[in-house]
Amino acid sequence: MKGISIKDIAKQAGVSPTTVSFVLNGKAKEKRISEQVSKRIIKIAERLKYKPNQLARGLRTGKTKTIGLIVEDIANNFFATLAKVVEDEADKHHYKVLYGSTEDNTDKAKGLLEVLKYRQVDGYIITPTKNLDKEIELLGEAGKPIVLMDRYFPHLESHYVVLDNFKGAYDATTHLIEQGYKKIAIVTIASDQTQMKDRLNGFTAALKDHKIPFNKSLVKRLPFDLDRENFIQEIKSFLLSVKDIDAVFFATNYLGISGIESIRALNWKIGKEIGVVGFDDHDLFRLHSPSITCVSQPLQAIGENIVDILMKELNRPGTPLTQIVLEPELVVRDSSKRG
Amino acid sequence: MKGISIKDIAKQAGVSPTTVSFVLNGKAKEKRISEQVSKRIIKIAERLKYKPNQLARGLRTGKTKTIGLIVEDIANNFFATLAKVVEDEADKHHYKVLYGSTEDNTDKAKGLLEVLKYRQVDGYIITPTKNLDKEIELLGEAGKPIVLMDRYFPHLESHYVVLDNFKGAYDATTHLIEQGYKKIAIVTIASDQTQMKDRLNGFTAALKDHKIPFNKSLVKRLPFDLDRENFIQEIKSFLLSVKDIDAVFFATNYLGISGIESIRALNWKIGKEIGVVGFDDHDLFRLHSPSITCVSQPLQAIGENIVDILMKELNRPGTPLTQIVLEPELVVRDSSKRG
DNA sequence: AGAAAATGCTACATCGATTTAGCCCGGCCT
DNA sequence: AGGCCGGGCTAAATCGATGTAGCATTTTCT
Repeated sequence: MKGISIKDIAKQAGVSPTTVSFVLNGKAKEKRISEQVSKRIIKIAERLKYKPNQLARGLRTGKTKTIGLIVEDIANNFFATLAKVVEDEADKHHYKVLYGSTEDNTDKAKGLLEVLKYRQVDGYIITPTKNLDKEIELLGEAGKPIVLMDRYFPHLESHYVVLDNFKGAYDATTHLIEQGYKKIAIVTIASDQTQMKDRLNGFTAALKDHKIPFNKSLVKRLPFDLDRENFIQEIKSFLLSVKDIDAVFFATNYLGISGIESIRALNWKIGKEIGVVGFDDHDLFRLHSPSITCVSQPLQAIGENIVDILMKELNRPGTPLTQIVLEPELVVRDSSKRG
Repeated sequence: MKGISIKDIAKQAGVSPTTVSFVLNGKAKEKRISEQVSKRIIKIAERLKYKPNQLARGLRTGKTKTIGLIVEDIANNFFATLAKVVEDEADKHHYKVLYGSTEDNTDKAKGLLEVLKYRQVDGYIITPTKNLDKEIELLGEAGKPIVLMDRYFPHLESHYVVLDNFKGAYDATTHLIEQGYKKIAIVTIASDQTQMKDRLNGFTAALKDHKIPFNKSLVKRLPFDLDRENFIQEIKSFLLSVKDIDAVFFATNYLGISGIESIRALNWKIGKEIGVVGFDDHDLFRLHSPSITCVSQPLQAIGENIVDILMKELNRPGTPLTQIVLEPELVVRDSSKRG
């Protein structure tokens, strides 16, 4: 029932707990413990399969070897896949991950931060919600390593790893234009956060650069917290409301999925009658008929960079600000081909 | 930087830490602390936004209010969605979740159990791998609450929440038979674990009950750890190897996805030329053309039951064995219609 | 030889919360 | 007056690991 403690080893080895601690923490040399005693202790520790109690250690050292991962929704393919990469990378450094989903709700996010804080996680990976900047700043000032992901606060000096969302949207839109689509709409989430703003800006910039007239009836901004039925309903009526629409860019993966359902409900031919580009790759996009063109994020690289930065910061706090913007890849498929 | 401790409150209130602890743990009455002092302490605690240090508390009480969630692969839609339900349900009881993916690898699973153990999680939700029974039994004997999910060990007395996999496969197969398919194959994972055995048994039982000849060339068992390319390759050659095959049942969601890709690579018409049923619902199955019939698991109910059992066990250990087998739902779509 | 330095190890305080055992004071009883 | 009781609170031990300060003992140096 009870685990093996450092005392048990000390007793068996006939030395003090201090000595055991020194040896097991590799400070034998430094603390001038004899080879003999060292070896004896190590042998006993192995025999008893000693594992330090992380709570006790954490209490004493203030390090829990745990990182907090705050995502928008762990059930979303994008975040789940990232969570896997984070888990794997963190594991390499012997860190475990406590996760939580915000549902893009600031209060939930604040609650998560609070819980993670009094659970003494060593570092944070945060997909911030609106208005979370104050809390994050405070946390940073308290000396906690933090890496933001997916989005960031422009006015806040913090590490982050994000996609070049502007480029993603710009490339997607340009691609649609080059494929001959004339009246291109965007369906996005009503949010002032960077990732959404950049995607919208990329979209409008592409139109502008190609001298395509723009007006705001081409933009549909939906609240995050609709359920699928409502997304579909809203998207359907939006698509119907734009005269001569012939292409649409969905700015998130779940919008893309609902978007496809909507278009199919309208019985429009994807590709021919309406070009479609989604965001984030997904099995569905790859295997849909027609397959769906999308802006794909380099998930593995994102996760690796995040953990890498966090580990650097954990090991020597105060490393220079690292703000990584990764390149999206436009995966061209059939949904953006007229032919 | 440092948090507020019980001592800070004690100092401000002019009482001992003991008193503060009693009050904040609701033992004021029991420990005969006066109303006056109680109120003062509570007020100060609120003002200082006191949050108990979970490490210290955990060290003393042995309770960390953390549960370990071991899944096969957190990036897999099924497990990710379940992780979300578990997160939400656990949160209601003020528990946090540490997760880990086994990749269906026993050594990884053992490693996870070990890590979670010396991190002193209070309870475990485990998707076991092969040969993990010994470890689980030991853990159980050590008095740790455990709920198995998705699969279990028949010879091991443990709580579990699983699907009626036999029925799922039986219904799926029967459905294919009733739709007029004659030569039905199954693609499954080479595994002796209950969930896979039951699915295979359900499949063969359905054939038998409907007097459909069976031989083992209809069964393809693939190793879990192939990558997608290899799954597709293997499935393609299997499908080609079965003479007159006209339907196939894929026993897991990822097999279904790879299966669809395989069939499309062969250019067979799903539904008409080859009936298809998958396991676990997925956006892809819903929106594929043709849409894919599948055996759907009640994810919300599974997650709720798991956490419910775990909480009961945490609150009063030794509750009677709870073994829940939930009903699957056959979601009939176009991939199993000849017409 | 005697002092200084090096060697090898340990006592004890500490992290923050919990919990057991029990102190002190006032009132009541006989 | 002495004993008992109960109300109101606290000292101190505890959980397990860490790390500082320091105690013996031996070796080295002059």
